[in-house]
Amino acid sequence: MADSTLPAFAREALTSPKALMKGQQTRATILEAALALASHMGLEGLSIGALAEVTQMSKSGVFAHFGSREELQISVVREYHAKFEEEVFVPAMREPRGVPRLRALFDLWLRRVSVEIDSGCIYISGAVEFDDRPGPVRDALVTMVQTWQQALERAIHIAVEEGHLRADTDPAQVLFEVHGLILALHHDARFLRNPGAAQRALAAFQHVLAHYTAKPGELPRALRKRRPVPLAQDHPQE
Amino acid sequence: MADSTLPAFAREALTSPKALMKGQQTRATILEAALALASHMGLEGLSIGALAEVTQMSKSGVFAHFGSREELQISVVREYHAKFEEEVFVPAMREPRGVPRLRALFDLWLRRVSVEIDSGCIYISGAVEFDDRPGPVRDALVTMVQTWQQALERAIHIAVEEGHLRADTDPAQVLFEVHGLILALHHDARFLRNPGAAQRALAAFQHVLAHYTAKPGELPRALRKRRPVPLAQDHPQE
DNA sequence: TGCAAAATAGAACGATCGTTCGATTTCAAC
DNA sequence: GTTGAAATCGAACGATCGTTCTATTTTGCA
Repeated sequence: MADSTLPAFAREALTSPKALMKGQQTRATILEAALALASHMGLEGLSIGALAEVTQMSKSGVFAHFGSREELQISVVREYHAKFEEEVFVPAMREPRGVPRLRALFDLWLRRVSVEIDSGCIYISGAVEFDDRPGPVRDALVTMVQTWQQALERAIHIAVEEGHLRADTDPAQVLFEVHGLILALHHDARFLRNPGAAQRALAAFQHVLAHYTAKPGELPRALRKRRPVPLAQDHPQE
Repeated sequence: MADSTLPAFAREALTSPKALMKGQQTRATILEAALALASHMGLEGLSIGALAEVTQMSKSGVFAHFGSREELQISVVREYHAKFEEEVFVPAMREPRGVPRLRALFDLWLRRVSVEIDSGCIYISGAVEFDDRPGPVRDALVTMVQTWQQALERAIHIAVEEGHLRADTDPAQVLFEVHGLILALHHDARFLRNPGAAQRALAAFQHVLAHYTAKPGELPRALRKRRPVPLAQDHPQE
């Protein structure tokens, strides 16, 4: 009752007596379309008019679900984050601690950034779009990227604890180098349309692991356990 | 005389009897402002109205110098390319062939991307903005990025020829890895405002060089010759 | 100094943007 | 089926965008 002054978009998670089924459903539809659109045009290129066209709704109909364009952008970021977590983080956490899990994280991440067709990485495009643009969208973006990076850094730290990587390894430094590989992959695959980018990223990942591996001369078991990753000759675009 | 049908912007380089001094001068002023503006807002955020405000001119006055927004964007890309070549490529080419030159290229590149205040890298932001947007702006961007990457790859190839890097080194692979470091630097410094990014990039560059160095056990002379690079504790933004 | 050309200004255009508001349709519970 | 709320529409708003057109000013050379 006290919530009746709130706009619809703010009540989504509440257990209101009257179920908000239809609204939630179309909201999800819109969000899905928005995610696809933002992946192509960027978060700044996301327009309510185009979104209305795609979803066959009126502009005001779309608008009502979010209350503002900014809130729509934030919702898209959150939606991307949820999908990313579900498709990259969760499956990788089922792998054994240490380098195997780290490799799984990288493989799934790589796949998400380069191989999947529709969805360019909103973390990457958003970082460039909002590096000079303060506001709640940027804040949301930073928070989610940091969350993901912290998860990765934790996985690297575990790999050190497990003895898979040298004891003096700085997880943040490894994170930096591995992140760079994903960024280079995104750049070469999506922008330059270079078909060999994914293989280069995988090879480079091997090099990074090798550099931080305990005995430089011989490869420890963790590094040999190369799961067969059927990365069909990558077709970066289209 | 046959050129009199061309708009002003197309005649710039011609040796017309009447000198176009004033026009060229203001055009340069506009371009400078456009470069600064595009560095902050991106090439897509570049608006003629804002440009007119900054340069204290009328919109149509600004417009007349380029004929279209697209042509303005391309001019900005070209201008950035010229500045980049002048500030990164040319000085580095004065260094001795091989790893010293390669290191100079990386150092200057790093400085341009992270330390300099106003100017975010248009190559990087443009790559993200135009990876899904065909057209002449994207074409110009791709051409210039490829030109720069080819120059870098050539420098790497020379380092192999000089025996500074292992004979079986794939220059394109090294390029990929080094490029990733710059992208990670740009991301961490500009977006995450992480103050340690430049040092991480430098350390990672060392790791890449070490990986491709002839004798893994001992460092060859080329790697020890570390020029004093006074990279004042980096302040990524502002 | 005068003259033609170049450079710039000013106003207006159609389009698109995010947003607001009131009317209307659709829905879910009684 | 009725009813009240939720969902959606349609039209309009002010703002900004790139662009066009016509004056007006400024410039460079005779």
